[in-house]
Amino acid sequence: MRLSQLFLKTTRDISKDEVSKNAQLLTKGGYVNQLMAGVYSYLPLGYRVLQKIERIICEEMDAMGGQELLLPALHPKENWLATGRWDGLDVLFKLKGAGDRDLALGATHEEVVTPLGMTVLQSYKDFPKAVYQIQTKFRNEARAKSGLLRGREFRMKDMYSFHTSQDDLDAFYERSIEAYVNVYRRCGLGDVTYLTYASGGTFSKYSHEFQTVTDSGEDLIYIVPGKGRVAINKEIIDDPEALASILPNYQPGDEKKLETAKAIEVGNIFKLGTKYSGAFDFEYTDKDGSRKVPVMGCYGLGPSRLMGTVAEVLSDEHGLVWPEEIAPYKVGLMCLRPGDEACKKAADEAYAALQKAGVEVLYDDSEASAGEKFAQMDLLGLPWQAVVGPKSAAEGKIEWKKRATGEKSVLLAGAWPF
RNA sequence: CGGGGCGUAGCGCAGCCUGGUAGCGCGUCUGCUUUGGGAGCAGAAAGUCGAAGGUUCGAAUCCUUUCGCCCCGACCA
Repeated sequence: MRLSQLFLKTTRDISKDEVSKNAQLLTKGGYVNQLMAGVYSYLPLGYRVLQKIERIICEEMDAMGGQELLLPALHPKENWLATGRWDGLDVLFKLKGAGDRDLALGATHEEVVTPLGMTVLQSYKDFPKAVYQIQTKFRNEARAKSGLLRGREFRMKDMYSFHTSQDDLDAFYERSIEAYVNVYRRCGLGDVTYLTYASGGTFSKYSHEFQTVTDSGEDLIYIVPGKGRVAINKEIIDDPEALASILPNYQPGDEKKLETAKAIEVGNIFKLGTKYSGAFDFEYTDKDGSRKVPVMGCYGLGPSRLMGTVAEVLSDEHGLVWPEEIAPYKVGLMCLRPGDEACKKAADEAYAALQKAGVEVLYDDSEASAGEKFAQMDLLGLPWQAVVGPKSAAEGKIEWKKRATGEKSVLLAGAWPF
């Protein structure tokens, strides 16, 4: 893509009262644009990042046996009355449809996927099954904040699994942890993302959150020593019984010695048991002909929040720093002097060669000054920068810079550092 | 939902206290000069001053109401 053709305008100044780093950088870089509090447009660069994150999530969900589908965002009141959440979920958006009918916008989808599951899963032979979707969720948060981290409209992957036994649910749940770890690793957050024990609700001892450590996080986690990236959230730090089963050789008071860290919740998995299947009288026929209620699990992960977290955690003083798998383009190619024929020719050729090799490249063919191009490309945060100036063009060379490390190398045109 | 701050050109801001019909920077457009870390000069276009009501000869400015944005708190399958 030529920069001159791209729907993009980066900016140097944004409002001084926007303090959230992810919102600052993503707005300055032209990745997103705020429409209202907690609601953002994803511009072409930003949407490419979002789609790459979503593709990674899909691949990992597919790999563990999830099947993608798409549920409605518009729901009838009756489904939410059935679970008690029409009045019980305070962030539920409610609206009136034709004929004055009460409707809700999807804040989560147990109310839709459970009755849907009933229509397909009728015999023990139909189990287990897991379906997932990625779609826009709506939550009427009292206070939207922190850029992409807490919006009223946001992208969410939600998977729901159906099982005939607790053991089967448990096994699937463990596999989902591996899949989630893969997602965070591929998005560049593997080293700072912790599997975090959280309270489990009615049907299990624990649920789990995935927490990415950063000073801008809103949650506080307590890091479990000697277990890799495992932590405990503050909900259960006061529960001695729970602590004893998580911390080896736990003695009362040990929790006070745990190292703490601020973190962003980037995922949440739950064992739902029969909470929703029960609410909808979801029964299947077992081997012996008896009617039984399946157990369910749900597995949430927000791509837009993950994108904001990456912007927050991996950026530096010059701008964004995208990991290669989710960068909007792999290479930012700059022609420093498009007015110089030899320089322009060398850059055009490099652009063509990269494209021919299937490398995603953003080509700054604009008339802007060299300094402006460097600064803008640093802000955009593509993993590799390739510079063609009049001097290097004359020598048949291209200067490369790795954005994350600043490491530079000069290579003959046609040779690439990756 | 409680508290605080702020709404003035596409974006970022000054002007408001002490009323007299609006200015700066960035960006945009034209021309010339520049060209390796957000270039210089000259010129130009662009604003119902968030909205409504009130006070006044006259309101961006004072008063009332209202909407929005940001922050703190509460909340957060």
